[in-house]
Amino acid sequence: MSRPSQPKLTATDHNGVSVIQSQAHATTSSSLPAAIAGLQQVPQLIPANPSTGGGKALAPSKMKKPPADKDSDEYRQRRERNNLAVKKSRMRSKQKAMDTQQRVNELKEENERLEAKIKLLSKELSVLKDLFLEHAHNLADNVQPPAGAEGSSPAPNSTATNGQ
Amino acid sequence: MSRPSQPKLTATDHNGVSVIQSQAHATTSSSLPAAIAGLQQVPQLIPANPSTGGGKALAPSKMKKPPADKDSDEYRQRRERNNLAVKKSRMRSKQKAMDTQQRVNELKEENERLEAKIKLLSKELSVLKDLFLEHAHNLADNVQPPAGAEGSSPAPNSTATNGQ
DNA sequence: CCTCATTGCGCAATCG
DNA sequence: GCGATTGCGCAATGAG
Repeated sequence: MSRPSQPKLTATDHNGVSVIQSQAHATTSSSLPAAIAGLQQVPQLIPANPSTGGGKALAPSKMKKPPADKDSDEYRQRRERNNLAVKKSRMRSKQKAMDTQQRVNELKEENERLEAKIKLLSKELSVLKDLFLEHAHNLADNVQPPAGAEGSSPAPNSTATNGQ
Repeated sequence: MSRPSQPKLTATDHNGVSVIQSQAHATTSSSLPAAIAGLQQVPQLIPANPSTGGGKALAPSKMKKPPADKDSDEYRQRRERNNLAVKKSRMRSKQKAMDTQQRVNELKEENERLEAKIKLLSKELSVLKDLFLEHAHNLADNVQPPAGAEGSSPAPNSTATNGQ
């Protein structure tokens, strides 16, 4: 008995009176064992009565539910409460959906921010590396610089220095 | 003028009453043997249809709709079609919600990835900068070193840092 | 005017 | 037993 939720027999019994429409469409599949014979639903047939008359022995309380009298005051009260709960639940659900959507937007923004930062850092890194290389070359070229040159003309060698 | 719908009433609004209609469509069974009483009491109030204000003129089509006979075959057909559409719409809605949720997860992952990368790059940068500083200090200290060594500043530093 | 899509709502069955 | 969820159908409304 896992969870056979919603018995696919559309006994739509909403609104005021009961609407019994046996409709279980499914677009392209609807094979139900037509062995349902004594399918009774609305007709209230409360088997013996437990405590109200004198009998005794409370059965395992496994009996069919009385078709909830729609006139009952109890019923209306329960219905109203449920309607309220449903409303609340749906409101929450929608709110959650919106929040999630907003979260997506926020994350997307953050994402862009991060990517920009990465780009910046990468560029900085690249520049520093180039500087490094350049310097190394200078050292190599001027291992023995001819004394008498403060200008120390830099090596005209500085092409292609970008890598990523 | 956004969405003036629903009459806003805590009572059973539409569908004041419903009739038992054993729609022997073509699906399940449930041949209600129940003695279907003539529970038919649909408030039929078809206004004359004098709308335009005068006494004649063509129909500005502003009159109340006939309470859609639930018995009508046309009606049932329309209802079924709508039910199908509703189902479809809701399915899509749910799917969309799930997709959005997943998008959030993906974005979160991506963000983590990006942040990690930023961390790495920052570290690399920091190392390089330190190297530079160190070198600068060496230079400063040996502004005038007794020329006689080409390795003025060894700095065998080899903090390998590679970027993926 | 019609068809399909959306949306708010109530009902009932379950779940926790 | 009770509120929260969920699937479903209905009707009003929106959009094409």
